[in-house]
Amino acid sequence: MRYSQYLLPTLRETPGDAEIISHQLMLRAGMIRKVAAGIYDYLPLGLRAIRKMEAIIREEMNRAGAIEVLMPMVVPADLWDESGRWQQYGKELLRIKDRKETDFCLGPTHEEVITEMVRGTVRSYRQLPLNLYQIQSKFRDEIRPRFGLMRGREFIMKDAYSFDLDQAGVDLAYEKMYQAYRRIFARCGLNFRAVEADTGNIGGSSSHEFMVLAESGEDAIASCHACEYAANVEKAECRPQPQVCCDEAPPLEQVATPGRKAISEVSEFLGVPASATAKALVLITDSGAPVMALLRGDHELNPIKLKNVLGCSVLELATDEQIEKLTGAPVGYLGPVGMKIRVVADLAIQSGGPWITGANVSDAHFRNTVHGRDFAVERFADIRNVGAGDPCPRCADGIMEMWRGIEVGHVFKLGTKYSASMRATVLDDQGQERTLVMGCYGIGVGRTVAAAIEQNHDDKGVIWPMPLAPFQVLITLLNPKDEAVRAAGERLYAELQEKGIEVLLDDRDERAGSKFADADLLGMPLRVTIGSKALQEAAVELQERRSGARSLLPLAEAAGSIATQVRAALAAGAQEAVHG
RNA sequence: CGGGGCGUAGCGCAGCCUGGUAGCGCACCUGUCUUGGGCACAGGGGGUCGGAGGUUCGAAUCCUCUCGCCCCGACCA
Repeated sequence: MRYSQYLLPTLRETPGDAEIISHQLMLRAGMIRKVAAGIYDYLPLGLRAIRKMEAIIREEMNRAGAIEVLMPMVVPADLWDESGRWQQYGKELLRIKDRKETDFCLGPTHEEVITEMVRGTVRSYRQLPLNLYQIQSKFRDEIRPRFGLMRGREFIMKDAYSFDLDQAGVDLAYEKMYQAYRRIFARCGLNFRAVEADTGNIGGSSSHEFMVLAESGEDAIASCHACEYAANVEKAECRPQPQVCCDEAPPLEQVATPGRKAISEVSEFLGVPASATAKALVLITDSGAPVMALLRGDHELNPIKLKNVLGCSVLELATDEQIEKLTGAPVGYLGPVGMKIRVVADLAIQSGGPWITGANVSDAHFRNTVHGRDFAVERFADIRNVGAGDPCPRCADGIMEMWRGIEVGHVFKLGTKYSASMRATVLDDQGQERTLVMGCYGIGVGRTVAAAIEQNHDDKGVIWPMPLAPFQVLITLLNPKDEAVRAAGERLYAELQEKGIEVLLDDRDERAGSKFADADLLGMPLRVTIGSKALQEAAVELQERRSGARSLLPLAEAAGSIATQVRAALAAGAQEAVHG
């Protein structure tokens, strides 16, 4: 491609509303343009990167035995009624009507459609197993789209759905997808972790998320430094500690703590560490029932764990008014002693103590609070977030490390949630009707490209990993009006294309400085600079974007040498995928 | 949906408080010049100041209402 004839509007200045680096660089490098909140144009360069990503996904999905299909983006409400999600899904589902006033939605995910497809086409166990995937634009009317392609409302997703006769079948399908995902992200040159995840509202049993490690990541993940254990903090377990309390604790004692409400104030005032205190939070479940969660002062509540313990789907912090009405105690001095509402306490409360707790009256706390003796707990459970330095729940001496991650992929065992409600069945070898067991597997295509930029850039611009680079090579003609320069550039351009290398030829009549700045910004892995000086020696200059390393190549050998380097870089990614 | 902020040329912004000719930088067009890290000079095009009402002789500026967008909190690829 000739730059002078391409549509590649680079921006010198950073658009004001772009927060994270990948968003800024994608705008500046002319890859995307915002059309509305969370809705983007993919300009030619951005589309090329997206297509690279899609090609890798297709190869690996096909290798794993999945089959590509394409489902409609506009989905009739009837299907969503069948699964019950027309009611459940909430405002994220963009609902529309056609001219006959029939309800439709823009598909945010396609379990219903694929289940309908399969139940209408698959009758026998002999047609199984089946894994169908598509790469398609989805629409979710997110409350708060942000970060460019990282969290758009319209976004390109690869979604796959597996169908099996039984649990063993879906276990195998899941394992295949898990391995395919490892290969996909490894081939992209990404530093990622596969972590155990909460299954959330979609339901189902096992679930792993594929997280690209990045400071800007919206998810917190925990991993063991010693063993393989890694999980989203939403899910990461805390190892129960041995009981260390409290045979000899002195009796409960009320102490004055005037105006000290926050844990930090109380612990400072009483001269004890926050870990010697217990904090009480009041929450309201979806049925309107109040519950007190009791945690060590320096620990954080994990609302998802608590939801799972309580078996509810909504859990909200009570307002100050609600708290005082429900407990009769002032906010800031809450404690479990004599509490009327049910108390669920974290395991750390069970193993430790005695505790400093609120006295349920203004300006006072209790010392030496011991569970069982001074207060009752309905249930002890793991309801807190793991923290850095906590012991690993799986191995003997591991300790947990914390990371930020961008969720680029998610694999799920769905079970029969959709196949049962939508009656997707086949006959087994006994002639018995069996409900299909499903799995679903998603990859955010645009998000993965954005994540790759988060992980591969410097202060000048993008540094593309070879497998995702929109062009593998950029040739910069320093002075395109110089006949010798132009001739050499055209020759190399033609030779490289002949060898199947993707080349962008910067033939613009611009100053060298502008072209170099754009070259850094665009970030193609290999850059060839052709200027009159080196040409006098019949040489061109090759520069590697990532390292900045430069070398002179004889013009006659340049194409061969560059093509070899491109192939080596691509092969290295694939190699990584096999062993990674 | 709550809280905060912003809408002025393609992009980044000033002007608004204290009403009176709509401005700056970059980008764009023409010419001369220049060409190894965003060159110089000269000339030029482009804005119903998000929209609608109102106040006023006069509104980008003051008031009301709207729409859009961004940032901080609960969902997800």
